[in-house]
Amino acid sequence: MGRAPCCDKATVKKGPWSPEEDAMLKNYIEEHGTGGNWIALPHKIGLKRCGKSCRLRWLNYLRPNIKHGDFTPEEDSIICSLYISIGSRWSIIAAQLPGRTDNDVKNYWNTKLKKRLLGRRKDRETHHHQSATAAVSEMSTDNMNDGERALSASAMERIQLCMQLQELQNPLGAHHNPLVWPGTLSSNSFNSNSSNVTVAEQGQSSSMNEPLVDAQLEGVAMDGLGSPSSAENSNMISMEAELEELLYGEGNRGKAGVVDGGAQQGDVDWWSYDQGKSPVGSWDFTPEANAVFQDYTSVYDI
DNA sequence: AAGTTTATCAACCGCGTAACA
DNA sequence: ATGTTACGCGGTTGATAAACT
Repeated sequence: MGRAPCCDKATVKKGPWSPEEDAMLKNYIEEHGTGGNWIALPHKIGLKRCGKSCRLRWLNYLRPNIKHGDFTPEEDSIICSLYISIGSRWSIIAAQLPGRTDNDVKNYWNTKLKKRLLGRRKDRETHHHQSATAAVSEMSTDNMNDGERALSASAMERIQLCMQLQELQNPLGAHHNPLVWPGTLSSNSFNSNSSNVTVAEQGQSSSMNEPLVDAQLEGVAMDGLGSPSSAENSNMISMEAELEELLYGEGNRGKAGVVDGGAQQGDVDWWSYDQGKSPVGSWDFTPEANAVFQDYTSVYDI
């Protein structure tokens, strides 16, 4: 027994929207609003569409101030840092990018950003730290039961990206040190506070960043484990540069740095500490992060 | 020029959950 | 407290375009 369908599949039209349908939906919503009931909406308008389809079309395409294509380097950076920090919470990530939809961000990550990051990682891998990654891939297939194999791709990607960044930070040490999951060591070199993103406070937010979203981000903010040392802060700056390099390649450092108004990327501070509040220097140990960490420890038997 | 592969993105599907009766 | 309904989300699919052979 599956769940009851939300609409009558036989009478509902599927596939691409025609300009006429777009116009009908747009005009109606602009005039009357959604009425708080997407299921009833298509009937009111006379559209042979599922309510969910109408909602999606409105949110992803017809809604005012939607931006399509051409993600900026700043947006790339925000997506990467948030993805590494909170995973595939696309709606939360998109909320930090005015005019972007979760679908857009998700597609962009899956088709471009992920490849750019992981692709460059491949290029840069050298045998002196291949053992670590080889161990990961070996463990990820051979000694896993189905449940373990089901370790989310998201978690795996985050692990890979963490490793990549750690290796960049400390290419020689990576081989000798056990894989350092953020938060497992107090003197962790990867003390990203990226989930404590303060984009909204940095003037990059918009009306899209409703309190709910801020609250959600608050929810994934880490508990503080003390102030970062100046060395840690310089690590943050270095990390920021490394990610930039991953995204844009060597020789293109700083491409992401200039934002509107001439501010520098550092001002956005997306990798860094929230300077307006008491700084914290830990990885996010939220339930989500803990879940990923537990996946990680169960698979890799730390 | 034709066929094949790869990349992109809009749209769909189903699940979890909040809201409500 | 329980059941039902609708919403919102993330994963996936499918159509189309672009690139390649």
